[in-house]
Amino acid sequence: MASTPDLPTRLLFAQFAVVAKALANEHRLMLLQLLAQGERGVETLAEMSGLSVANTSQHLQHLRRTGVVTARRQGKRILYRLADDVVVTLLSSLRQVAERNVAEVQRLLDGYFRERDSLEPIGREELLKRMRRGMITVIDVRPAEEFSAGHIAGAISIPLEQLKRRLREIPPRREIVAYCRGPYCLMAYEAVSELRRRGFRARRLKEGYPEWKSAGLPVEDK
Amino acid sequence: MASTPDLPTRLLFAQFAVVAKALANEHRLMLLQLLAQGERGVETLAEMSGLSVANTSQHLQHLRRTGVVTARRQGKRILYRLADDVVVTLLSSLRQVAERNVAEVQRLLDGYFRERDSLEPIGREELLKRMRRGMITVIDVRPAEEFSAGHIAGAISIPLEQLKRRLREIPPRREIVAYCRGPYCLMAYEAVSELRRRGFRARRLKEGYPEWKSAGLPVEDK
DNA sequence: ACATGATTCAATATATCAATTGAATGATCA
DNA sequence: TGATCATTCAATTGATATATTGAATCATGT
Repeated sequence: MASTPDLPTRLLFAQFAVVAKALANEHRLMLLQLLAQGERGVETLAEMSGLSVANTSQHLQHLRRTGVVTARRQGKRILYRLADDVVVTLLSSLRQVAERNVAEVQRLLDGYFRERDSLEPIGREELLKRMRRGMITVIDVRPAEEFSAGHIAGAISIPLEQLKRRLREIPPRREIVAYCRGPYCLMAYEAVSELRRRGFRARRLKEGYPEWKSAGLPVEDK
Repeated sequence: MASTPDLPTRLLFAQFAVVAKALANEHRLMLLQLLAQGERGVETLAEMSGLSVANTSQHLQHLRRTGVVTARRQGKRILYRLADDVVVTLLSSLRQVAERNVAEVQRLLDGYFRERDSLEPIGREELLKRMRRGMITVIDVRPAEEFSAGHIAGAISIPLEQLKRRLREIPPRREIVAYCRGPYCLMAYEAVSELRRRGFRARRLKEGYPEWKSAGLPVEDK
């Protein structure tokens, strides 16, 4: 009885599908997560993602054509970035749906993550409140160049791979919060686990830098 | 220099991609938008979307396998629904990205929508405030069965196709707000345009019923 | 102007996805 | 129990997406 949808509605859905298709690939999602940290060149992204340069370039162009990322030229390299903060929201709700609904992800989370972090992670608002009271040491465990591209205001940079030899820089009695790229980035888990082994009181920030920035909370960037 | 991502991270992205792929199809997006109205059977969805029953069934199963929708049996039919309210958020941010970034969508919006509605649409909060003061008549212009599956609390049902012959039911001096399925559903545009031609003071609700419900605002449903 | 280095393009082979058809389930009602 | 109806399955065909390779651009610095 109901009629088939009219033309403009169909065109509109076709356009939404174009954007969804841009996200519908493991490697592009990974590139987007990397871009959520800040602007990056093609070769850097290729290295970080483990893809060939040509392949990375093609994925990035796909993302650009669909308006998910933008690019600008700087000297002889082309820097890509997310087109819009809404993209962070989009990725985040994608994650939530996967997390809440997909049995396979549940299994992965249970097996790989939960056992590493029995303590509850701390939320954004809670962390902000405690930082304002000076009660907490916040550690950014991402690689140094990601830190310098932008980080939570007041955080100190201790990349994961330097953590063991820089433990003495960390005040011993204060509570520590570690964060990295996002809720499924493993670096903060590793850091918390290591710090606890050494007797520190460490927790993980539930979200990562992209979510923090996207929520409008205080950052320091270039 | 940076290493290629470790295995669990890759598996996780692969799982996110599975969810994204479920959305990466024009017809599945349309089915999801229809399901955002409420539970529906396969045949109904096939009719509303203009797809064959078998094709609709396969798309729905795809969506179910990926955890985006769930199904339950009722008598001899199977009713599908969105698995989770987060799915509404996901669809909504997908829309926002498309709207803000894709040139083609801009063109469509400009050509088809803008000219139909020069007055600003009214937002959710604003509408709620005015409804509480009794200042406004809210009309649901979706088909009657969508209205009865769930609607904004206090709205009256006048399906678009009955609007012309039911004008006398509408209080003449009060401001009218019409809504339908969402920001890109055309029915509310048509209704507003028709009402204005007849001398009513009519505006469009910026969002549709799914967004209203998802925001936790008052509804009446079965 | 030319060599360099970063990025993109073009062409190919492989893999995955979508719509259609007709047959097979599985719950209901007579 | 058997007929009926809604839904799903299986197999096919045509279309689309992906990774790889090697060549082509295009701004820069000499």
